[in-house]
Amino acid sequence: MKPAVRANNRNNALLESAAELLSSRGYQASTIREIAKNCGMLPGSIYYHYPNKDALLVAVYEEGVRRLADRVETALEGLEDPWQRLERALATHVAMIIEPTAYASVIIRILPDAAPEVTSDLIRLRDRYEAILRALIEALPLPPATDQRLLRLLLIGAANHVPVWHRAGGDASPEQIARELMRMVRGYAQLAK
Amino acid sequence: MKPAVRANNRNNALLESAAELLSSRGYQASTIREIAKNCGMLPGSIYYHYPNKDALLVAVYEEGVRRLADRVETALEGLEDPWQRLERALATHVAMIIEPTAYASVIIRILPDAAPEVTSDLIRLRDRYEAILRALIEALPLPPATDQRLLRLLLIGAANHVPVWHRAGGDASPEQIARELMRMVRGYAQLAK
DNA sequence: CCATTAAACAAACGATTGTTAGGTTATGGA
DNA sequence: TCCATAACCTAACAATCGTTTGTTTAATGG
Repeated sequence: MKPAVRANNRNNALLESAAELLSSRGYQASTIREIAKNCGMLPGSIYYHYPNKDALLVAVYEEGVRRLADRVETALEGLEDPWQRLERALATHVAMIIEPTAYASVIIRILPDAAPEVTSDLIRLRDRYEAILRALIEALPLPPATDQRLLRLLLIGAANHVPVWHRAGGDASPEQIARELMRMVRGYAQLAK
Repeated sequence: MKPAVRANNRNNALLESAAELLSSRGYQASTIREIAKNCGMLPGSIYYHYPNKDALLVAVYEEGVRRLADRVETALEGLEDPWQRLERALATHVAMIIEPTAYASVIIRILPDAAPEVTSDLIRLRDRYEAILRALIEALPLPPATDQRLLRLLLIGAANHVPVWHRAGGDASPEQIARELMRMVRGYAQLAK
């Protein structure tokens, strides 16, 4: 047997470093050199782990979706009421994307068209996560006439915009924000009757 | 008297070219060379009109805010009902930011921290426009307990996210989107009592 | 019609970009 | 203990970036 992965492999530190810079500066502004320096590597070393910068972005995206989905689904365990489930999911979602160094922020901040070569991969990953939110909304007892797609997209837009205005410290908590979002949804449901 | 501005001045074409590229590709991905080529100039010529790339971005931002504010205020003329006024404003806002080559898209797409040297200028310009929306929300007969700031920010988030998912053609119209947004606001108001 | 100069062109500058090729180290199975 | 190789370093490459400098064109007030 040959050693597949060694103990001192720093691929994880590399991913973390990339996520940190990508989430705070975007794709183009995050240089390979800075990502390397940020985790104590040299620029060339990155290319042992990933064939190019695009692939590194995809890897971060992938890990981000995995963590987002994991934490949301864990947070939903034991909850039955569809309203409570959506609220809890939104609170978890918001909590993750306002952490400055989070993988999740990368998915929110970096649009798929930032790296044209892998746009379709990024869209696919994004959709995989949004499917969770779609299922949560579908589970709500909404009037049949409701445009669920529009509701979902507006909700995601409102939630994903939080990192732009949210100030760490005295600002509204993820739970508060989720509650206000749910007020909108409930009100929406009432009026759509 | 000396000639201040000549008839064949192409500063306007330059701004238009910059707005087009900035709105569709972002700040870093829009190069001086492409902006120049897009309006039939040479790269160096841009520096006669603006001292650097940052200043060009600020100029586009400025023009974008001016056009957004103008069209929204024109659309509101004659409308008295605060609910109708907000809905009309949102419809106009959405209509402008889904035009692919619009100045308005630049303000939505390019975050102020994209150009660190002029971040405060961009924030100032953005705030100048958002003050209009704030006034429209303040004019609503909402329950006193309403967190107007949060409502405004969630609303802006939902609206500004539209260009990300909106497909030209068969998708929802700006008027439809504005109506759905207003449903949320009205529902929100009811439940906040 | 002339002199001024706004507005552009032409051509390069140094810096930075993503990337690569070849050499070095040290880990872990045998 | 040994050695294949995972994991990284070193040093450079060509391409592209924003920007500058000097020159040319043509519009305009007098």
